[in-house]
Amino acid sequence: MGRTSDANERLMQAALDLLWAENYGGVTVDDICKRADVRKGSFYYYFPGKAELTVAAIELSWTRDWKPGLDACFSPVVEPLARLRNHLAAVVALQSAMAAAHGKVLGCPMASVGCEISTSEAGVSASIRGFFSRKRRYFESAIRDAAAAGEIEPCDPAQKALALQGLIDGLVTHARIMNDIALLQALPRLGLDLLRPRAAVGVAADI
Amino acid sequence: MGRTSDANERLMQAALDLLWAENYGGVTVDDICKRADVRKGSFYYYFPGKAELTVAAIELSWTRDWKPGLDACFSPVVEPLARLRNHLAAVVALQSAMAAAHGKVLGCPMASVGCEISTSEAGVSASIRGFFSRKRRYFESAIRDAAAAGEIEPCDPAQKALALQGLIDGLVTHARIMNDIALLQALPRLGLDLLRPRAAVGVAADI
DNA sequence: TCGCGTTTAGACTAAATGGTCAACTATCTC
DNA sequence: GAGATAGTTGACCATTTAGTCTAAACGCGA
Repeated sequence: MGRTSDANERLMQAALDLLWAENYGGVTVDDICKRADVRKGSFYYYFPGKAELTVAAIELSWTRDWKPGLDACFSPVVEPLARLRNHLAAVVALQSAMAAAHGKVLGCPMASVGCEISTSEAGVSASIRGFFSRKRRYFESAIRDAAAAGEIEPCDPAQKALALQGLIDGLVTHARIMNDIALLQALPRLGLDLLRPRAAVGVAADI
Repeated sequence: MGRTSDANERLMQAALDLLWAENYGGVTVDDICKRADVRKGSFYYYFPGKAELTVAAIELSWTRDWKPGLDACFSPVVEPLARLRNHLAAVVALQSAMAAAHGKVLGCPMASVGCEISTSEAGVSASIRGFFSRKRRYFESAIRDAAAAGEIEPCDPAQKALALQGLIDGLVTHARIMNDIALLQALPRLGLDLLRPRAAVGVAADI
């Protein structure tokens, strides 16, 4: 039944790449087409418009890029605080690598784009909201486990997860704004510190 | 000599208003002109372009809106931790008021716009970087004073100020992304908690 | 190898947008 | 009141952009 193509995937990947480096409004359909080496007719064959492509690209990024890594990092096999420590280290490592590759700090495209279009593009916004809700569950679960194991002081896991997510995305966003990767240097310590680990379990050893 | 006008101020205010509610890329010169009730010719009489207007508007906002409030809030007359507590409360109050007025959480335009254009508009970016650098000094100073007064545990004030700014802007940005003002409810407590206040000085009383 | 559904090419349109310009107007100073 | 000066206007141009459409090309299954 007819010919096959991966043009739609190339388009999604191109959109993701450009959204990392630029911003939603600044990326045009032509830009995406050019990067994906796809002509405009094909673009509109696959997607009704930029917003729908973006939603599809976000979902792809979640299932292909984010979820597997998070599942591995937050495996219940790992000690609760170590899960968070590993994740924080991974965030810093990824940002450092992207900064090295692009010559500037890129931050998190979900946060950047989400912040940019939250008051306009409803569809994209909903998709990004889903992304953050899902991601926060990993934090919440690990924090609950850590509290149960006595690794941190008792707390409201949902609130702590929110605070941790705010701290992480906040610092990452600031690093992008200030274009200074050094701002992330202290992220692992600050993140764990926020959880008030007991004794010398987590933090002191890092210094 | 010649006629007088406040069109340039109207333009700056219009830009600020629109940047709160929308985003940099989504606001056109025509939008700004329409809101300011100024014709395009006048726009280009005062400013070379949108970027320069934005820089001017940011500086205006700093000196007119932000600095006086911060100076008052962070007056050395006030106890160190109380300065921060008051500021956190003010942030939540402002966001709540704006959300009530606009029907959606708007977040911080400096953070939103800064994040959006950090990789493209160099001039605007530099202005926003200056904004955040100046604002962070208030935090740093208050934290240093708090540590000296024994109100919080000893720490590196610069690092703590960075973490606090990340937490605040991170949560505010998340509230915008999720369009949920309730996310800010816990901000004052989380912010103070981050500073590890001694005894029941600051936090416990708030619960 | 042939037919048919799938995919692609790229020219085209309409609208939006940034930016220019010369003529015009108001107001201040003398 | 007469310039001179500061500010305003709206038409106009060039470019970019989203989106459409038709004909052609491709490649899978039979």
